[in-house]
Amino acid sequence: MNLFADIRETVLAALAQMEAEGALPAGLATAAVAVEPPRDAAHGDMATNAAMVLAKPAGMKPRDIAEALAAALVDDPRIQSADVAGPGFLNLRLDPTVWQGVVAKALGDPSFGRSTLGQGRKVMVEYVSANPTGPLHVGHTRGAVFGDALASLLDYAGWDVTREYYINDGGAQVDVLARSAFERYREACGQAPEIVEGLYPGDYLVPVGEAMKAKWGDTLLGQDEQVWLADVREFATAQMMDLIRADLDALNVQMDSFYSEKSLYGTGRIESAIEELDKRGLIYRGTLEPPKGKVPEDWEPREQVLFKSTEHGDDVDRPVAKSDGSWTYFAPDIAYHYDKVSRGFDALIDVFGADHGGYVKRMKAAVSALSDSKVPLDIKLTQLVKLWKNGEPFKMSKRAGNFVTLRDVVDQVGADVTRFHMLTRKNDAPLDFDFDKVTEQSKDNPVFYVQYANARVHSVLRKAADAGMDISDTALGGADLSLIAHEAELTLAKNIAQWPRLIEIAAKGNEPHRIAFYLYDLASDFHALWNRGNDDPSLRFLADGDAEATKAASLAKIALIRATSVVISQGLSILGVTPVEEMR
RNA sequence: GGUCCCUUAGCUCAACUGGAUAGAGCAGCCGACUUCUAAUCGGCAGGCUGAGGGUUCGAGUCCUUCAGGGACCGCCA
Repeated sequence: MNLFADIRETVLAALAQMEAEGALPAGLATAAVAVEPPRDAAHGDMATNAAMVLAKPAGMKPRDIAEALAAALVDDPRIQSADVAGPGFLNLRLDPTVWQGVVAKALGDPSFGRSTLGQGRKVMVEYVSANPTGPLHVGHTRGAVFGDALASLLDYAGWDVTREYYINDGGAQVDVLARSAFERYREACGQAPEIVEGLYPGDYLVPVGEAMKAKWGDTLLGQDEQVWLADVREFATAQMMDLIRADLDALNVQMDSFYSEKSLYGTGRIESAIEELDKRGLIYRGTLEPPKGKVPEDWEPREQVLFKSTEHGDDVDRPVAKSDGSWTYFAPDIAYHYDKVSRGFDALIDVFGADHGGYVKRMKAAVSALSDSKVPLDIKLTQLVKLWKNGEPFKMSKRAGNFVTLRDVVDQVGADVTRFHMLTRKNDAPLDFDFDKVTEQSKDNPVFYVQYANARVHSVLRKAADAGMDISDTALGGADLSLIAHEAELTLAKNIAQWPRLIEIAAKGNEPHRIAFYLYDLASDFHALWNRGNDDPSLRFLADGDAEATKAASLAKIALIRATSVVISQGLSILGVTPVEEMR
């Protein structure tokens, strides 16, 4: 369905024909032959590097190959011209009927843009996975938006996607949560809370304390920690997960499943994952060297159980058990990823915050070892979000318990704006989030700019309907698209033709931000065409007059902009943004 | 000290994974509203892609050295 892939097939067929005729040596490797849009549109619609790639192995001059290939390609009715240029590029210009056909396809084929790239293979995207110790903050928000859009993108590209949240409910931090909640419980019971250094001070635990009082009355007061810790931990963790689920809901993020770290303990699953590594000779007892340069003051050599991650690309071996014999956080992570592999996923993706960059190599090493290098793990890091308000940086202090939450952001600017804006930077670049600018209704704001393009299309559709035109899908499907012939109109159609290709590029690189950039570009082409109608009445989408020819022209133009709207809607939906039909 | 990420126009960022003369948007200057929403558009100007070396037909992109910024670096997750 990707037009560029289609033409590439045509190029390869022509090359095969040339080989058969002896114009080229047989058996050339064609993997590097590409058909791409040229950087400069003046060069044509598509360009192929075939001649340059093949020149050396064929022992021929690139221009000679290119000219022979050009002669073969112009026989194809879709190819209007093929010109050799530069060092041996072959520039192709396609017949307008090709672009008109794209418009028809975008209107009539519900799977336009969808790709079969994934071939139904199973991929898991693990994202957010924030500790269940408090509400989600802006950093989590970026990971949530990125992971969610990536999952939708992969789904659109033909993967069988599972979205999962890993709940870190097994470590020491949930004990801290329990103790913090207990102080709020004492507070609810009329005692003065003692929120000492190291406990979570946030107000969000106040309702948890009250709920505890409702559940237990004052029976826990004065009791030893051993008595209540496990129960309170479970209760508070569940409360926090309710909070987090509600936060995700507010952002329109829907997980397929939540996976509990705690569920791995006491079941032998951590042990068996480590056992798997041991079977491969990757577990040993040893002592690590101290980190160089930086000398921790309390450092002393201790023997630990280590994973020989260096065998799978890591820089140093990593401990899976502490010197006292208990597991490190890494051990359940290994077990969890072993579980992912066991569940039959063909590919894994983890979305982490940039502060977890240090775990990338060891996690990849673990998955590589446990899947015998069969299951690729891609780890995407999302960089920091810098908040701005009134032109000044908005400071966050997690320590003091006042940090900007996901809820703060969504309540102020809305889920759609938040999501789109979070995707206007690639994941590994820092992102500025300015509360004033993201809600601005002007072309300076990409969210608005794209939404406005879609709204303008629907404005025309409403006007056309008011004028008595039939603009149903069937009517538009019957439009005479050969009337879309002006260069400015074809530019828009050509950009629509990029959509299926863009999906594949974005999906291959796990880069949903490309969709946001593309939509901005498509909206720009649309706005440009709209304004051309001011100077040139023949380019107005909805022309005055009752003549049959006038009506037919309008119908064709409306088909074009309707197709634009279809692509914008699909793109926004992948990003998780609602396409609006009116700006009011 | 080590590992990873980053450095592109005055500013914020792209560049389709190695392609042709490196592109947008802000900011600056000039221009377009009896209109399907000017909430928009057109034009001008702006560059030694942090610095050096290498790989090849061809490098912002790959390898290497260096400089600057950020994240992380056993017994927290």
